[in-house]
Formats: sequence, structure tokens, C-alpha cells
Amino acid sequence: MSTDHLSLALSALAHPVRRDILANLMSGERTVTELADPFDMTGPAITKHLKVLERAGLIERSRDAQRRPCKLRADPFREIQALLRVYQPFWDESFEKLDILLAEEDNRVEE
Amino acid sequence: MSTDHLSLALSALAHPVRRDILANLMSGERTVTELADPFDMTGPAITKHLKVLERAGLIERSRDAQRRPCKLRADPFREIQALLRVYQPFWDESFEKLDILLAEEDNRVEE
DNA sequence: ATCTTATGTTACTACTTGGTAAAGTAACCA
DNA sequence: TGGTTACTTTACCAAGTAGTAACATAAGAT
Repeated sequence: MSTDHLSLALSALAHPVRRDILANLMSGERTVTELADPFDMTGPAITKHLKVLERAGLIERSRDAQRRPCKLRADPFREIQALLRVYQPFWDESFEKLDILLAEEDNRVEE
Repeated sequence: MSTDHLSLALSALAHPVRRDILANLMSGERTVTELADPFDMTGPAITKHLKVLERAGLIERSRDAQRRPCKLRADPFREIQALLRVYQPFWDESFEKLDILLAEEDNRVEE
């Protein structure tokens, strides 16, 4: 596996369960059981997915008694957006305008 | 592994070598040897990466005598962009404006 | 025909991933 | 103290990934 920032974020997103978890987290903090609930999957499996997301910096975790709530982190998404902008000329002219619009946040593509 | 469209595209992008290959393809069609050249890696390894990219729909391959040139395909990038827009409210307000601007192309997030 | 170049396939290895069941820990509750 | 809830760790398995070396094929050049 590649361990750079961007690769971690992309491969974390490359699983429907993890994308669903992130979508659930959009409405705020969630505990592990709340996140596990919609899935037909054991606890440990969810724990593993959460670790992948945490390692990729897509979520952060806190502590509330015996609960370990998760919440979204934004930064990796920006990095992915920056990556897409690299390939942009090849797939969507309309995003060129956008590029100009948002020129102030020129996140560099690392890798 | 997850075999849905979007997961395939994201995990294909989750490797620096494959991102480099895509970047090289931005300047036009390339043969396998041309693509392999910058990397300290055997031919078969590159062939495998190309298969991953092809399976994800990120490139397409043609035939020119004994060469099998590769070129970029756009579609999966749009899908990824659509995914990002789902999480967008959480990471960049400035992209909200964009959302409105580009509302006509409302690609659905599948998975 | 044969050599060379370009590319692909097969077989193998080491490692990672995504899942399970079962046991372990940690905090609150009675 | 003992039970319950919430979550993690460990040990395991099957499948997938990323690489290699060696061999196979295909087309063009001599």
C-alpha cells in the first residue's frame, strides 16, 4: 500500500461502507454503535473501517464515558479536490471557470 | 474489494504510480514503454497498473501494430467530483457557490 | 527466416484487506 | 461487587494487490 496522505484518503474513500459512514457523520457526531446500526456487519468490522478513516484523517474521535464518538474532518477532501483540478482540463471545461473563481486556495498536489 | 464504479475509480487513484501515469497521459496518448520509462519498475508491474486504470474506466487502450497505446477517459472523474459535492458543505463554503454555478450537471452519486 | 522490439501472460511471493468469533477492557449503574 | 453497555483487541481466514522472473506472442526490420 502507498502511505502518502492523498493515497490514504483515496483508498479510505474506495469502500461504500466507509462512504456511508462519512455521509452519516454529516449530520453530526455519532457513536460507533449508531454508525454500525445501518450495516449488517459485526462491531469489529466497523471499528476497522473507522481506523482506516481515522488514519486517512477523514474523521477524528473523542471520548464521552464509554462512548468513542466520531466526527468528520475536512482537510483530506481539499487535497482530493486539488488532485482533481490537475486532471480537470481533461474532463470538464465548466470547472475551468471554477478554477479561476477559486484560485486563491491553490492547494498543492503532494505525493 | 468493492466492485462498484466509484470504488474502483477511487482505489485506482489511490496509488502514486497510477496518478503519475494519468498525469503523463494528460499530454496525449502514450505507449506502455513510454509510460514505464520514468519508473524503476518492471514491465509487468506497469501492465498491471494499466489494467487497474482500465478496469476503473480511467483510461482506454487501442492498437497500433505491436504497441497498445493508452489515453485518458473523463467519466470517472465526474463521478468523483459528484461524490465530493456530497461532503462539500463540510469542507469548503466557497464550493457552495460553485454548486449553484454548475447545478445543470447534477451527476448522481451511485454506489 | 530470423532478430529485435513491444507487449502480454503465467506462476510465484509477500503483504494487505475485509470480514468473522471470542475474549478483553473500560465506564457507568444497582 | 457484579452486571451491562460500548467498544477494542486478538487470532484467524479468504481474497486481493503489488511486485518479481521467466516465458510467450506479435509485428516490423533485415
